[in-house]
Formats: sequence, structure tokens, C-alpha cells
Amino acid sequence: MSQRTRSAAVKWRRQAPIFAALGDETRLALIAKLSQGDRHSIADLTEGTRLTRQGVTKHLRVLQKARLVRSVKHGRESLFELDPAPLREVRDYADVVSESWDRALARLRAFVEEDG
Amino acid sequence: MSQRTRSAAVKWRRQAPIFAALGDETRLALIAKLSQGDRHSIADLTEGTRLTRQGVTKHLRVLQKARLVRSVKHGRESLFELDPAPLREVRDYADVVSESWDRALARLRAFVEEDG
DNA sequence: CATATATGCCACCTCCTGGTTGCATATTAA
DNA sequence: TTAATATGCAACCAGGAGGTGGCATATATG
Repeated sequence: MSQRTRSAAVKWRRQAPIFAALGDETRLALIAKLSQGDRHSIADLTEGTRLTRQGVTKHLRVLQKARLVRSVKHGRESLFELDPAPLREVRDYADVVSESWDRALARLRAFVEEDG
Repeated sequence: MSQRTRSAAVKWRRQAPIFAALGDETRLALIAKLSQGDRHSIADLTEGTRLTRQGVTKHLRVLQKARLVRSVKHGRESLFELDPAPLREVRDYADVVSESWDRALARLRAFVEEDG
């Protein structure tokens, strides 16, 4: 993917809710477990945390609203799985901004050298 | 940078405060302005927003605590500049997690094909 | 059917966040 | 020195976030 394409693809204002959803250790832990590839029920995801099932459920709803996870009902349990698309957007955003800064710095350096 | 090196470099729990700091449109706007490479005073960064100077200052403190920006006092004004390091960590984290999911999916696909 | 399991929904609580105003302090300019 | 500019600091406020418990509902299981 070219730099220009990435730049155009990343609408930075839309990233805010995704970042907000990722800004919690509990939710990062859930994502870490889900990134292994298996689907997990809520009861399953609650194990290992010190929260109640309702607490974990709230976190999952936050992740779901940011489209970082999907849930599929399977019998009496609802299974959650990761959606990697928003994470790729996040990666591209961070890449574009940090590289933009790097290029700005390079321009500055060139200007100083030319001036001095 | 190899995949293994990135994986080891990213301590996902440490990413939470960075993501939290990025999870606000106002702060993303500040980062967008600062990513152009120039230093900006608080009064300067306040222009264009609908917030008061103190409101913007609070946002800058949040970004500073997450080490996303630095401030240097210059006379009576304090100039803020971007620190791209945390953004690179974010990029690597997002890259590792999404690719981990991709690999998990590839394994699953291989298993299904082998089984069927 | 009766019971156990998995979840959904709601009320409630506390603390943090985002935002404001007011005032104090430091620095530049006339 | 006096005035204007740029910032720092503290109090205050409304609303949302994170967490809990209680109870209802749906689905397996014996």
C-alpha cells in the first residue's frame, strides 16, 4: 500500500472512538485473548479477570460498538471474535502521523543546512 | 524490523494509557497540527478550536502524560512538539495483533482443509 | 417437567473526564 | 514603571465510564 493511499484512507477523526475503546487494560486483555483466533463466550472471557460477568459484558459492548469485535449467538451462549479491520486502520493512522513527523523533521533539517 | 522483534517490543498493557490519550477528537486534532513539524504555543493551538485556552491546556497535559508531546519553555510561552515514539509503539501493537489474528485464521483454515 | 447454565436488562453507586470561570504569576513591550 | 500577553493553578460542575447486584429470560440437561 502506497503512502498516499494510506493517507487518503485514514480519516483521523473516525479513529477517536476506536482509540477510546482500546484505552483500557481490561479490554486490551480481552483483545489479546481473542487475537489467538478462537471464539469465546462471555463466561469464558470472564475467567482470569477479577471482574463480574456483567462488568466484562460492558467492556465487550464497548469493543463491539467500536467494531473491534463481533458476536455470534450459538445456542444459549454468544460467542465473540476479533475483527482486525479497525486495528489495521489504527496501524495505518499511527504510521502516517509518525512518518509525517519524520518527513517534517527531514525538511527542517534540510532547511537548516541550506541556511547555515 | 522482524516480526519477532516487534512482538517482543510491544508490552500491550503499557499501550492502554496511550490509546486512552488518543481517544479524543480534540487531542487528535492537536496531534494533526503538531505532526506538521512546527512547535506551537498553547494560544496558537487554541486557535481553531471552540474551547477555552484552559480546556486546550488540559488536553495537552493528557497528551504530555502519555509522552505523545513534549513542552519546552521559551520565554513566557511554552512550546509543544510531537514525540513520535509512542505512535510507533501503537503502530507496532496494532500490526502485531492484527497479524496474529491473520495467522490464527490461516492455521484454522489449514486445520479444516486437513480435516475435511 | 425441573434444574442448571448463559446471558440480557435495569438500577444504582463512585470516580474520572471534559469543560468552564476566576485569579495569580511571569515575561515582554512601551 | 505600567500595561499587555501567555501561562499556571484551583475550584467547580455535569455527564459518562467502570463496576456492582438483582432479577428475568432463554437454552441445555436429567
